[in-house]
Amino acid sequence: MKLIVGKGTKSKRQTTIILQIGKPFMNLVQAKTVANQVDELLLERIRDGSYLPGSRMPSESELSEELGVSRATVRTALAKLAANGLILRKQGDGTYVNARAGDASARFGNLWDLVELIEGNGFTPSIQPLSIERRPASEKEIFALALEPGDELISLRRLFFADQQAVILADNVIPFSLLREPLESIDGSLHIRDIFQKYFHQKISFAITDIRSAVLGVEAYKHLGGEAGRAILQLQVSLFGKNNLPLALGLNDFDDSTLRLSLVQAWS
Amino acid sequence: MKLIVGKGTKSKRQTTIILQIGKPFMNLVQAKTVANQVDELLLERIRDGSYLPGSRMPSESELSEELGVSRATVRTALAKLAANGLILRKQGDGTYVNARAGDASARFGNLWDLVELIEGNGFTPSIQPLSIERRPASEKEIFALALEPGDELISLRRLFFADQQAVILADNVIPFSLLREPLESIDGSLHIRDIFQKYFHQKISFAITDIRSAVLGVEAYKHLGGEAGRAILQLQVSLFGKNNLPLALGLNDFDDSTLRLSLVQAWS
DNA sequence: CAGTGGTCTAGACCACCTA
DNA sequence: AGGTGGTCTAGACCACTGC
Repeated sequence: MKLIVGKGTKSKRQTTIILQIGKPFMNLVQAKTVANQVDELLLERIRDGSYLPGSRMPSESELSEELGVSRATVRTALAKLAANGLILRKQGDGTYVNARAGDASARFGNLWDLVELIEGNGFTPSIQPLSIERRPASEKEIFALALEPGDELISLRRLFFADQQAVILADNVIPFSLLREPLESIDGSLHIRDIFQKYFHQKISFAITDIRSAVLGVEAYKHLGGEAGRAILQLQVSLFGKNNLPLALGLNDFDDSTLRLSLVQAWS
Repeated sequence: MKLIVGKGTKSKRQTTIILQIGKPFMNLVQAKTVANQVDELLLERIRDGSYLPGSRMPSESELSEELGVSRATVRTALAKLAANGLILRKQGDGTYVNARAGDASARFGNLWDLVELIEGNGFTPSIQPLSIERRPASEKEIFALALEPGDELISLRRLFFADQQAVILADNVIPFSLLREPLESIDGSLHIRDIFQKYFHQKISFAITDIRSAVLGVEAYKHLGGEAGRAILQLQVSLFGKNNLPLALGLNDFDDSTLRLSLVQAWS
């Protein structure tokens, strides 16, 4: 791909960007905003070495002119990169490529996304459904999900693999009353987001994740193997829909001897 | 404080906000941007119940008009609140107060800030310095801090309290060569950010935090007490300065039986 | 269909850093 | 002193939601 980065010529808009900002048909393809396109372009330039690690990137004004978008749009894209720790911005100085960008495995705002977590560690993720069962809710679950005594749950147990290694044992419980499709039709290998969309007709609005330490239990040991009785991480997730309605609980036993949970954070 | 929220009258700018946006003397006080002032005002209204949990907040245009700032500025403030999970925004609908806001103990981008973590759990934090010593770097530390064999470190050990309960045992190691003030003058009860500023003349640029599980060791048990041999969280922090220079390592033994590490995350 | 949040623009002034 | 990122404005059009 040829990019015109020089400053002299007036020939802008030569990059692959800005080709589909036309307002119609935006929802056909993956609805890319201009800022997102800029973000992806810059990400690609960082990854392929056009912008070297530790080096200073072009200024906001330069990028704005080169790409033919407003500076505000450039800033939106840069803000996203900075939030993920990929670049460092210094007022009065410039924007630098963070040489440690690859050291983190997780991005903020994606702690619940186990697939991305595994990818961030450099493995190929896959999901193996273990069981889907219907059972009464425990007292704790009744409280956490705002249910009535006697209400039932769907318990979806799954095993996440990093390459061929089992790394996360996940148990999601969802009120049975929310189910909108036959229980048997559920495809347990889907992303939890898609499961909620397809079978529950619900959109997840936000999540609260508790990170705890625990000792590997008997059940988890069967699937995760390794040294018995060792310490593991437990990600306790609560998923909520609109109006703060509790949708589901997730209990994820996380083998942190294989998988790292690490985050880059810009200093405020 | 009297706030004019009504829509009929043209009397805006009645709130305490927008009183110090005058451009000079901004650096004397805590340099508050207009967006930050809006952010704080909205936060206060959420906290004091002016905006009830779960209810819909005024629209961006209404806030913009009421406060006499541009919609973009309002959006900046709202974005910050949304990032911290305090509000939920729905296109075509409105902005809602997240009733679960208080459920999280940590804010994104502040995982390294142990003081804030303790505050987020509803305790009063305090720091007790244990020891400051100078010693040779281990092989691992030489690698992680980009040192030469034989280089020395400063090891700063501290104990963090939540009210009267010891909850975090922290060990920070910093290359001795970075020290710019007498070793004896270091005040170990300061925030790590201030320690770097005062005694090392360095500004921390970003941090990478690894979250791991571990078994409570003998040394940590002495300080944290509780059940021996139980699982704890370990926050392994690497601090970096400008130019990706490694500044320090932190090893924080985190008693998650007292302190919760929980995060709110908006669904993307 | 009216109103909401989401996106984008063009221009301005500022604080800050480095030379 | 010149350039950088940080902030703010006023206006515009869009996609989406709920009535």
